Amino acid sequence: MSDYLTEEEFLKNYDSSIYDKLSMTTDILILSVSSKDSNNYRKTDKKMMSILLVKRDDYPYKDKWCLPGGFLNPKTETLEDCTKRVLKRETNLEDIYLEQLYTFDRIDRDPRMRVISTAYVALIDKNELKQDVKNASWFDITLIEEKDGVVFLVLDNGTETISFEVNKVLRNKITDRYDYISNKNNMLAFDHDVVIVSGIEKIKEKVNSSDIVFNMMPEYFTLGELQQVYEVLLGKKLIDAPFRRIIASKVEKTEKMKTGEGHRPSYLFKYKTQK
Amino acid sequence: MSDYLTEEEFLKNYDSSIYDKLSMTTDILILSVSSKDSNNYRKTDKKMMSILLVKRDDYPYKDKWCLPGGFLNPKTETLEDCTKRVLKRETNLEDIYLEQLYTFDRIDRDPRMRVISTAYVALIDKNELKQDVKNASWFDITLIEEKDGVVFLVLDNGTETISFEVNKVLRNKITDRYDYISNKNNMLAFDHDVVIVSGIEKIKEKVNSSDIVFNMMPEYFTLGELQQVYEVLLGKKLIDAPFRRIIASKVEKTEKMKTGEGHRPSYLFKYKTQK
DNA sequence: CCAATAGTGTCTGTGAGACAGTATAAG
DNA sequence: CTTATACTGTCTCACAGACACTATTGG
Repeated sequence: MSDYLTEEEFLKNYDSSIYDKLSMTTDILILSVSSKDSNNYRKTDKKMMSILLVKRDDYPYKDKWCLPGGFLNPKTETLEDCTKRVLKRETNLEDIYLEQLYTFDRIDRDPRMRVISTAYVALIDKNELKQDVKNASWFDITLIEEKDGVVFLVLDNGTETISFEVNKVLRNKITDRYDYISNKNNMLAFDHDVVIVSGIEKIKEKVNSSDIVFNMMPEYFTLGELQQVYEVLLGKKLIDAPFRRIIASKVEKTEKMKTGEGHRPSYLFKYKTQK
Repeated sequence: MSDYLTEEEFLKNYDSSIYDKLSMTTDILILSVSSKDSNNYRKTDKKMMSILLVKRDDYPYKDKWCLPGGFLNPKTETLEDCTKRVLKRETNLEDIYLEQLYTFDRIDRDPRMRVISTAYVALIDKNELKQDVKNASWFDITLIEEKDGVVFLVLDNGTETISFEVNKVLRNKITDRYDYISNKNNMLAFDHDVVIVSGIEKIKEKVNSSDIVFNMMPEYFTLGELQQVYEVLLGKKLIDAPFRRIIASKVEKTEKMKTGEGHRPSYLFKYKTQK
């Protein structure tokens, strides 16, 4: 039948209602690095990875914490437009590092109806955030990967502690990607436990092969601070000399110094944009 | 208002029609390695990466080539279910390597209506495919990345040649991910030019850090054949000795030999599953 | 002076890159 | 015997890992 139509005619007569439809949302992992005050005036602050969560004020999952997110307007928005809109609403930030993480589509992930959600990761320097967002809070992340494929995660915002477990199962005989499956979680809304774990793992994977770390740094930083952020993301201690050799090509020394720390002052560096 | 409802009551009364909805599809990059006959009886066949495309038999983009794909049934399917259904329909294959690539969501990517598509990559050993699929054809891939961020791609199935250009633009000051933007393409349907380029680049990135290559190998293979597949995917010649040292831990020598090639026969190897 | 971090010099071991050399089949 | 690939031995060089040593501040 359509053989006798031109493409223009076909589109004019097309009835888009013949296919079942669904709603989409985006969820954002807004990640940053926080500093935990040391009591000793000499010692540097302990750094941790942290994530911004909001408390749901309506059903479903009323009063549970969840990732910032929102419904896509299919008529006007791309998923990234939607993500930026949410990000602006929650943090008032624009022009920041944003990367599509994964599209989560478990059939029963939203009890209201079928909703598929594309998750994005945003990396920010938390200190640029002046504004305090109501119903939102930064949680420090402690991630413990156990041997038998269980990831145990603890989120702490100072007054509340959220903990949950996610199973990592190989999706293929030929070792590569994992599926993340919710194990124990009654503190986070939706499937956001799984979203958070896979997002954190993805960022960790990319630390060594890219410069994404600098998205979480202020304009000027000491190499010690930079090393600490790498250490937090990689989850291990680095040795000074080789670390400095490796990042030497990525940073630019300035004349500025950081003083008043109870020990030898250090030079401030900038990220070197050019390759 | 909802403060006075329980979660159960809330869900019962929930009207899902208040949000605008849309359709989703999945598209699959089915990638494999093909052999080009050498005329010399001694020489080994030249290997190339190849991709399975189907010819559209209806509007829009009637008679253009495109990736195999289909509409998601939101009531019953996950995106991966949908992908497997299409894969089974096109190739009759099950239980193969499948990885979610990216969700493509340009507003005008489908002229009929708003459709968001999640692309998957499937890696297969083409020789396991007995069945010839009507309207489908394998295209050998030639990818030329030019310096100024333009990727030029040529697909050839022996009788037809498809070529197009895609621009790669940095999405961030801090060098990391790229956005792929269609440049010159009037031979492929939808935004599948961009989907193909980003899929191929993703697979190339993973060659060195994972074992995905073995998904494209038969059960028994020579190290020469394996090396050729690595060379094709990486786009460069590898030196024998170090290559063999590196993959030694991933393969298992068998007693079988491959003979009749006009030169010294070689041992056949298997993928070693255990870590 | 002490404690803590800043920053540098250098040794060592690993492993990729390079290349040469030997082995062995078909024609 | 020739040709082309199979397979191994070994040298080199770059570089991460490790550690020691010096520098410099606030208290």
